[in-house]
Amino acid sequence: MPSAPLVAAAVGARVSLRPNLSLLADRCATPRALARVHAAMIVSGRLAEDAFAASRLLTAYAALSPDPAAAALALLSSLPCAPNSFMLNTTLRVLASSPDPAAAFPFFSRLRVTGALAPGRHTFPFLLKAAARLPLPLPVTEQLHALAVRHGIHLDAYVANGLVRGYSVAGRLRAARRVFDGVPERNAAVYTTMVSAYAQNGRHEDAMAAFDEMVRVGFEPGGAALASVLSACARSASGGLEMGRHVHDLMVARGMAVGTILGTALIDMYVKNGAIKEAFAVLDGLPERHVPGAWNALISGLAHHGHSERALDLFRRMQQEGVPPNATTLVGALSACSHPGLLDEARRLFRSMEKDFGITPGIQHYGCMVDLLGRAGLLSEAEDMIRRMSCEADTMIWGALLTACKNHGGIEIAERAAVEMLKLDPSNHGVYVVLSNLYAEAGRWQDVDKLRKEMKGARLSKIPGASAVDGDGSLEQPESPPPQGNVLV
DNA sequence: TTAGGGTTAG
Repeated sequence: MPSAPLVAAAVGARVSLRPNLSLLADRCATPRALARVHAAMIVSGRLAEDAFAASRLLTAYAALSPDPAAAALALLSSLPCAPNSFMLNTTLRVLASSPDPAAAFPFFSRLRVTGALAPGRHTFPFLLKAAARLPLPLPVTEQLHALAVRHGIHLDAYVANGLVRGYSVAGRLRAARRVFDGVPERNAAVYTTMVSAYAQNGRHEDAMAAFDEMVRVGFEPGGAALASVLSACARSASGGLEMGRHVHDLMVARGMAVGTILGTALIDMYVKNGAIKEAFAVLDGLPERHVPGAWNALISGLAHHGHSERALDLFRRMQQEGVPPNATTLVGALSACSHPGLLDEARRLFRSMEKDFGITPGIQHYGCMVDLLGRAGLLSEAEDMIRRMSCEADTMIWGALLTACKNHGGIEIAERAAVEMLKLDPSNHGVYVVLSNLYAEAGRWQDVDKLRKEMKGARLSKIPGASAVDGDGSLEQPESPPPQGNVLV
């Protein structure tokens, strides 16, 4: 907010500033410059009489402030007149993309109750964006869907786009698809969201088909659609390389700049499909080679394919070229060691992480080490490593140790790993199976029997074999998340 | 004259 001296300074500039204030607000590069324009708007009376100028000010404040949500709300409450729907919707947008998207809902409820805002087709996209960013997106998305139907705007392409996104992040692909199919006039946004909704839910062939349709009906795919479809091509069981090449050709034909994100997506697509030469060619052709992203995709992809030496060579080349490795690079390099069991090389890398690269090991780095130690039969060392980790252990890492115990017959360590796994996931009956087999192999039949009784006590032996796969092969969550109450009043 | 989409490596 403008200070008294700024207001005083603005009074002097009153006449000359008046015509261009809203344009000036757009061009301000610093909050201080903006506060000066704001002050001028106050003294000229422009803020009170011109909703357009006030709106530009709000957008400019949100863009410049380190806390856009607070800035937008502060400006709203300081206004001399009632804010218009543009400003309120803009504030909703700011809240929806803030670190606390849930704040959009009490704000919206207040506006509805007081009648300050009639929700329209610019309101729902922001509310749905906030809903999609909640830990449990489904209940609010459903409530907003119902509300949009009541307002008769659920078929608007941007509203539908928000619904598709909300259902997709909630894992409700069929609902997302139904909304998408019902949109009479689709736009590039809703196509893009559909492509990424597939890609992100493991429906790679569907993502490729949606992309194909998007291009066929004449929409220009942007970076997000391209990155999503390339990700699908990288993971698809069949036809991924062909489609990926086609996408790459399309990018070249349209003269699109291949930056880090698309370059990384292309490399990932090629290397995951075994087209290693082409993956290297993309990396070598990238203009921005000093960022680790694209290197990481290639290193990890090579490691994934069992080309450990090439992955480690590339890791060394990266350092020679002065590209700083990050945490992901080290996951790739360590997993390259993992496949052929290069324990010494991995130990050296692990030690150098903090010392040479300033990277604190995370769960995935520890995971690689535990895997390597476990496969070498160094079970105690693996257990020590898990217990001394700076980060929280998960069931994956204890599971790696348990598997190693299974292969090397370490019953006592297996028992401790099982206890830790069951603490984290009491319903994991695979733990009992592994432990039971270990006891049986050692001829400890009393322990096998005891374990069986424990399983019965925990009702683990009679878990029904429910399937989460629908008739059409789509994966859906079998149950709704717990009710969360109506956040829309 | 002001607003709406989406993304890569592990």
